[in-house]
Amino acid sequence: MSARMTAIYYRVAEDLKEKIMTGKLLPGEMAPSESQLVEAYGISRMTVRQGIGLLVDGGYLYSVPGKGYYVAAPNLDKIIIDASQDRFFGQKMKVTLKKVDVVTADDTLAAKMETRAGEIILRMQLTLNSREGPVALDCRYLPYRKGEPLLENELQYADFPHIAARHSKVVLARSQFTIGAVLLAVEEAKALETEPGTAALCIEQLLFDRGGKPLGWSRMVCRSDRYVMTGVAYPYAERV
Amino acid sequence: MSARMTAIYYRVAEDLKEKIMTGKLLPGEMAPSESQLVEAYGISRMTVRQGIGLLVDGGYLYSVPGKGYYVAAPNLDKIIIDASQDRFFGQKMKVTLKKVDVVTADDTLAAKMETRAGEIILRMQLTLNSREGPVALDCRYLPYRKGEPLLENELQYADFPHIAARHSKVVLARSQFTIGAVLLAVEEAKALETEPGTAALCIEQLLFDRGGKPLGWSRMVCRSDRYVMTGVAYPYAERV
DNA sequence: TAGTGGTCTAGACCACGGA
DNA sequence: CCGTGGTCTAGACCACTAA
Repeated sequence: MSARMTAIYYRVAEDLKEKIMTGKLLPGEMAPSESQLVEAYGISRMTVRQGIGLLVDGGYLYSVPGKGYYVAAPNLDKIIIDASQDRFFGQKMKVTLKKVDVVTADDTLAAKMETRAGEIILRMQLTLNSREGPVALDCRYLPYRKGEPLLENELQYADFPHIAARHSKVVLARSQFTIGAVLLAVEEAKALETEPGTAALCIEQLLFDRGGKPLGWSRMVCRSDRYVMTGVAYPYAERV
Repeated sequence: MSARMTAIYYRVAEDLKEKIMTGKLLPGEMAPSESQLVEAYGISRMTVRQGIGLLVDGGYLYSVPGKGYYVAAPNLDKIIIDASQDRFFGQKMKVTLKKVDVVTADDTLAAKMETRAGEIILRMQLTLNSREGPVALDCRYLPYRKGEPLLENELQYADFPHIAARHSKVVLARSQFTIGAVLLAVEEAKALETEPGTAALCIEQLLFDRGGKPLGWSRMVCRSDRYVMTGVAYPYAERV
């Protein structure tokens, strides 16, 4: 956070973190109390608290009012996948807009968008390419709004959440992903220059506004020989 | 974080968050300065800073020293997948330990574990079942340590990171996931009670210690008709 | 009762940015 | 120059926990 790492509170946090990371303080054990640290460093309590706050936020410590601070057990339960559009889940990819049209929603599409079957939906079809060739087909759906032409430029270069947010003139609140495996259909395989029946990743993304209403849906199929998703899990939020 | 939501700093944060969420403060705009909030609420600067700190940590605001606080643009780039073992990526699953044995590492396994081919590796094979039947096969590998019998009880109920950490007597630092799509092999399909050539999710997990050394590797194949991974992306870390 | 963390105050000095 | 946020102080009162 701070550019200068020379702050005293920062030093307090580093020292405590070091004790935790080297096993001098084990999960479940009590960390030094605030007053002990005030004493040890010869600084004021608020400064000590600022340092401890970094470790609490980072998941290293948790506090029990009336008792003290305890060392938290590391946990690797949350996988984080970097889905920045320009890097396409960690890899550089060239995005090409193939087609924009409108379709009438069938039952499944209507269910996803929480609208009625027969509703008019805007559809965008994109291809993602790496140097080796086509990697994925992405099909994105937005509610159709007449009199609001979308700029193809934007469609091609902005990521889906941004397009959907601008299209609906709202702020996005949440995005939900579903990741599965499918066999490529004939047309999909053709577009991806491979054989039908090849295994592919299928990544669906549903966008919601603050009211929990769906703003857009996308379905992407990826040649699994050219692309795998990667994610990491860290026990701590690195802040110190 | 705090049990009582009646703290003044908490109120400051809530009020600012409300302004951001309702569009009264737009991304890129400058938030009220600390001194303005001191004035407006009639409280001291440190209390104001505590409130603002919640929003900064939550990703609502960022500070530019010498200038002020700005409203951050919401970003949905980080997908979070809850991989708690007992819920198996969000779904309840019965885990059965099928076999524990030792194998000699072939080239690919040796590469994953960063050891030499021919090295002895401990292998655990598990099956995951839902009410509908078998869902996934999980094969886990740990470096073999003689004289350290693993308790089958633990193997069955503890999650892989915990087993690996205890086995190697270290603290885990990181876990890396690779998610792809594969076609089920004959034996896999048989164990999963389906046909060879069915599409399946393949989730690999590599565990590292603090020195970046691999501590364990697992490969799981999941019937995609019975299981899909789900993840969410939130623009903000909810703290207020 | 003594110790803990949670909240809050009213100051202070600093580095940085912009007019 | 003044306003901004970043750091730090030396107190205070509170609710809670444990002995």
